[in-house]
Amino acid sequence: MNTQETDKKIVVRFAPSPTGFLHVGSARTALFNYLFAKKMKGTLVLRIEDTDLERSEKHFEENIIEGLSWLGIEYDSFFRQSERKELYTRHIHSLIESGNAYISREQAKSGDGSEVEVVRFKNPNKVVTFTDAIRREISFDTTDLEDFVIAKSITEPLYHLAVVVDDFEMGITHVIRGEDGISNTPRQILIQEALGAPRPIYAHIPLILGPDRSKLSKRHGAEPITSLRDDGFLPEAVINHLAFLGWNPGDEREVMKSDEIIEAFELGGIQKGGAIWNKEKLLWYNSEHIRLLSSTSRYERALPFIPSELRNHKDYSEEKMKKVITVLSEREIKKFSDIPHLYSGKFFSYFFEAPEYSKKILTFKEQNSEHTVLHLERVSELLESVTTSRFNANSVKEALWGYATENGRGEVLWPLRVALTGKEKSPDPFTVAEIIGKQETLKRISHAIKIST
RNA sequence: GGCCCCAUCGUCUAACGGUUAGGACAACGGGUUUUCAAUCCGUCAAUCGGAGUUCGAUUCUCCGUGGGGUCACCA
Repeated sequence: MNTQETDKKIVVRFAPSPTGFLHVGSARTALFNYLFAKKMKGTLVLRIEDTDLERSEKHFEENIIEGLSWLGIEYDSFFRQSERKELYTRHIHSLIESGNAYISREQAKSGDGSEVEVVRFKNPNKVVTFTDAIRREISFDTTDLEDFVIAKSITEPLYHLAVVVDDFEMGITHVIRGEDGISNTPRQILIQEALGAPRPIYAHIPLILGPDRSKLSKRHGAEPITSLRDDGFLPEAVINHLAFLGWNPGDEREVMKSDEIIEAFELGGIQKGGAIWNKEKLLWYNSEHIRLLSSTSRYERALPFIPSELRNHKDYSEEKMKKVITVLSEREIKKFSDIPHLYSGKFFSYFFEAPEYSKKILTFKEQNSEHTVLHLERVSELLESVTTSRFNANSVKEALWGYATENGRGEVLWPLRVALTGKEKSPDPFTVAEIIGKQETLKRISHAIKIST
């Protein structure tokens, strides 16, 4: 941007109405405000727009706050419009006094034939032109807006009035909101001018669309952001994906952490067209971010998803589970909710208890069972020589590699792997051996020998 | 329908007048591997259409077309 703006303190706001959950669309609006505030070292205001008490619900407000907190979107101040009624009333009065608004007695819209007094804005009927930071100049002829209603009564402000008053009072410098706010802008500018309020810089970000390019539905993406949390997604992955829906750092980076995104963020870099919500790519971001974690924090983050049945298993330990999660996250896990599913499907139960399998799958390809027994016996001997204290994947591999190479890796390693896991598809036997330990490894091998002879 | 916004592979996007139109996700194929996964390599795949401006348009202008938003005493 330019130098004029850099010495002015940036103030932005995220202003949801508590009439719905925080979903991916509103979360992204919040995110862009947050990124911009952080980047510019400004402040972010959270403003709950609950002037319509009928439609506002407390649990939606709670969900919004909860969602933001989970995502790590911190704000510097918090307001509720329902608690600022007197302020709006004061401005409604002054607009009436200045001749910019008037009380109008008319038929109630409810259609019950009753009469009400609403406050209408005296429309100057002119062309309003404003510059959008993401688009170019946008102009509207406000004549077709007529004298729109700004308050249901002197004490009951409506959206446009409340927004303009608050943006003014809070010193909002940039209004970053969804594209659906574009057509609201001329009305708000008209009110601003009547109030003598400065005009903020507008940035209307494109909407997130459903798979058919229509508005987001409950079916696709409109579910609360907290359900992504409950589904085992990492907030940093959600942030990464949301930011990249309509924005990119201008280089080849794709997987980025919050602070890197902030560092690279620019309003002007935001795309103009709407983007389709793509959970497939979120899954990819998520698995990438899981891999970025240390084994300890990966375990800590996964903890809520580990079934209590597993946690109470006699062979469960934190140390062991850390390794299991690391192995799984390098393989089939894309989100933590996969863990309970894989567990109940017995995909990795062999880490905790001896597997059951038919002796048929123990032999490699066309080999006969005598060879299998021979190899398992030799493998067992070789493993005996590895001390318990250094019984890890590397030394196990070292101990067996020469023998396996001489006698055919498949012929030696396949039966070992099946003896340990009972599965035709699994991680390599060295890793499994380390996780279950020397004693259990030898026990499983001798069991395999027993059922093969 | 009026007004407004938008338009590059299926999807997210890069290229701010000159590139064999690049990358990522997905899909597919191959290498590696005891299996599966991972990983590596590769393949498929796009500038909505038509006029202009220009030596030269993805890029600038106009007109179509398509999609979206908005038209409340909701926000």
